[in-house]
Amino acid sequence: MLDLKFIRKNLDVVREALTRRRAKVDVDAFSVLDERRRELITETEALKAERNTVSKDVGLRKKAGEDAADLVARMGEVGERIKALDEELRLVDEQVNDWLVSVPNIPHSSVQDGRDDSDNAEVFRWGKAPEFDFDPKEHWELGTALGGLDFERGAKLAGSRFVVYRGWAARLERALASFMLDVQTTEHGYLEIMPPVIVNRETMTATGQLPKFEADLFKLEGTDYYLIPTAEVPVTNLHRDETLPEDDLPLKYTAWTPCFRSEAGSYGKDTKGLIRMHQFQKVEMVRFEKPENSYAALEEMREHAETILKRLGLHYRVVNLCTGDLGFSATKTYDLEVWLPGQDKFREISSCSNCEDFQARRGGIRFKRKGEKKTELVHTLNGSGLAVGRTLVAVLENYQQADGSVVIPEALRPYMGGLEILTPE
RNA sequence: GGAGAGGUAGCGAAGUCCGGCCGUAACGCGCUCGACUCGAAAUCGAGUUAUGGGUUCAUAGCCCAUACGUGGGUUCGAAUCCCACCCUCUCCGCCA
Repeated sequence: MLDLKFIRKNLDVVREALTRRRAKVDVDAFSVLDERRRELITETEALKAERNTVSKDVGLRKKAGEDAADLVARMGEVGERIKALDEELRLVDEQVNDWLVSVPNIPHSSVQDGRDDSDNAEVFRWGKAPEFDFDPKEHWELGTALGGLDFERGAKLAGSRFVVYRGWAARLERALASFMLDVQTTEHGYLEIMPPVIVNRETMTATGQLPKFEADLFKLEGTDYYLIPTAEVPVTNLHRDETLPEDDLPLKYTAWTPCFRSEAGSYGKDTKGLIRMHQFQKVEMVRFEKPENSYAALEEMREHAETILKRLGLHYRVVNLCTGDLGFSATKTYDLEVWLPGQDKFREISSCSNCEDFQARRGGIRFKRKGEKKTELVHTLNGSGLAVGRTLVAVLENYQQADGSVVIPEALRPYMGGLEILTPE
């Protein structure tokens, strides 16, 4: 959510930002509502001030044994008027709020204009694509042949876009998650969190999933509960409606959770394999930063995500998402795309975003500087470190051998009981 | 799920029966500043909620409004009376 006062004073900036994002929002409608809102506030507050003083007089007169019927009668009318105006204000407030929560964040100046992911800017590449003297297979072939991935039974148990991990695959998934968590907690100073993976409407609203993107979520029927699409949601909400002491910042959290996405509107995309599941696991990083530090923090967090890919020896590239591809809450996002030889392309494996104060404003996440009276909104950031299922995909495809076996990257071996290679029976 | 108790500032807690200078909210703790001290402790003094609107260059000051778990209701006036809901704690039941 953007700041009301900021929008009021910078209508052109907002209009331009929304155009860059290809977002269709009526800025003029806001001006009309905002003006009416302030008129109503001024009017009702004046009446309330009158009522407060006169009501005190009533009390004093009664105490003195005097008659106050005239004042009571007059305030009765004022009360009616206040009631009517309050009701109108409530409606206008609601409209202003509906408008505000549907407006995406303003892109950072370093984000380039563009329509969709084809306009994203490649920042750099790391490593080299492995070379094969045979035709590299896609991960579902490898994983199924090695007996680790069972898509048929996943479909039987739940439906399409669900999978069953068996044996080495289950262990490899767990190994990857442990490895990622260990790196982020012991080397990069993140505090590990295990949050609820079911949250309420308020929580989903603060991080920006609701009200606009309800269709992307799984909701538990007959309740106010939603399954989280990412740990960003519960972890960012950890400090909702809190004012943090300056010394607590920055706060750095990491969480390994299942994530649930309905994938509405992605029919026909990535129907095979692990790339696009209704349920998958992710290790997420979330940071609460002072405004002046948030962009440096974004670079640092991106590097923390990259560390995992480097240690696994996976070729990847970093892209700076263009305005049209940016998420709703983000001002700037780096995607890490890992090389998949089986698919012969780069695929997203991490997304690191700065949301500045957009989520903090929705969620009331503040901090107070030492010696200052006023509170300020923190900046929130989140990044995958990494998507675990997709990392397993990358390991399979990049470390495959001609005979269908897969070498376990060095960094994972301690987590796999020393296992060095996965071989077909 | 059943019974009971409770939700007031950063924390603890008074006020609720009997509505009215009790919300810049008693009292205690913590925190900040100052005094005392070589320094510290102790002691003494002062300060210490947030949001919205107006004014303003100002997110400085000042004025006003709102908020006593949340949402309604009664009333000239609600922390206080009435209704619904949420959460926490204790006991019981169930349970990994």
